[in-house]
Amino acid sequence: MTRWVLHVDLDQFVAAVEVLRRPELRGRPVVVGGDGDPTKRGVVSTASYEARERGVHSGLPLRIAARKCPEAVFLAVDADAYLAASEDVMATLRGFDAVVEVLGWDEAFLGVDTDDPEAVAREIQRRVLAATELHCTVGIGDNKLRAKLATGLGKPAGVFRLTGDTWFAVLGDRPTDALWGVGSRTAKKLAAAGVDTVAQLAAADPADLAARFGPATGPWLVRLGRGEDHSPVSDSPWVARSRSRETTFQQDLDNWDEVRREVAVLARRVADDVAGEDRAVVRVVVKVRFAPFATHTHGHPLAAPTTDPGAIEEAASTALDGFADRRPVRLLGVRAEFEKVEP
DNA sequence: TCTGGGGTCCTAGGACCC
DNA sequence: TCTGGGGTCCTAGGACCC
Repeated sequence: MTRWVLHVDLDQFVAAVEVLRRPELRGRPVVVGGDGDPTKRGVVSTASYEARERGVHSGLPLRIAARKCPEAVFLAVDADAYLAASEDVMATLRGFDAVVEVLGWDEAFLGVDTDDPEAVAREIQRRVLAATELHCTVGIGDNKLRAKLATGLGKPAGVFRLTGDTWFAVLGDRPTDALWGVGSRTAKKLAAAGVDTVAQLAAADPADLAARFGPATGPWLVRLGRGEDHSPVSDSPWVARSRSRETTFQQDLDNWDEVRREVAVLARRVADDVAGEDRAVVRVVVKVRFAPFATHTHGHPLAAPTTDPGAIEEAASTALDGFADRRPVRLLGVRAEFEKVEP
């Protein structure tokens, strides 16, 4: 038997959950994002395939989505509903003889010992569909990176296998941002260094990229280009490093007294979130996004680790004092960082 | 035409210490 | 006029992901 990694990814998960409880939406372009009002500030969380055909995709501002696809049905994000559906999916996956690592609402890695990973993949699709009426794609790989990328090649509702033997044939000529971990910024910087494709990245000199991207990131990028990944599939419970709350205001705040009040509101929400944890907060960070989208942060350490709401609010207020600028504000955020736990 | 919310990890620079 | 070499910790910013 061979150890395989299977990456399970639900197809258009959020939109699919909405269609399940409103069957009349099936076949129509559905866009989920913000509070469902496309005239407000917000972006698309998920678009159904019908909406994607009209150029609507995750991250697109809602106002632009409405212009591209005025006939779409716009729905508010209902996190509780997606979490409930997600838990049904993950419970189904845990019914397999596998190590299950949950990645988010709609994704998981399974470490499976089998000689027929395609058969396991199809059985996963069958059981998830039977339990939740949701379709998923399964990527099969000899590590997590390859399994994850295989999923994108199997969409929708398919099964795709990607291993070291097929890596370059399948991905070698693709642009570097096809890789999991390379975004537009890094792709552009790589292009400036003469690296445009996955195959070129694989052949790049790790020391050269270390000089350009840093001592850890440079060599990691080369490994990424080769499809190398030794990280284990792990089912150990998630330990959060921080908890945060942030708000984008419909109208920019230009009164600093109001800014200070809103930071206090966010700090109390974070304190509420943290109250249930058995770990103390050591630092509070305030984020300010000014009107032309320039984002800055300032932090303040707590005198002693605590979950006391008063101390968290006071630290947030002190952190806010680090901002000298009084330009109009479009977003405020407060983040609480936990003390580190030794592994 | 603007660009959410909740996270993680890495980097560079300065402070500080021996 | 010249002013070491590490190491560690802290901070703000950048990039990425779902």
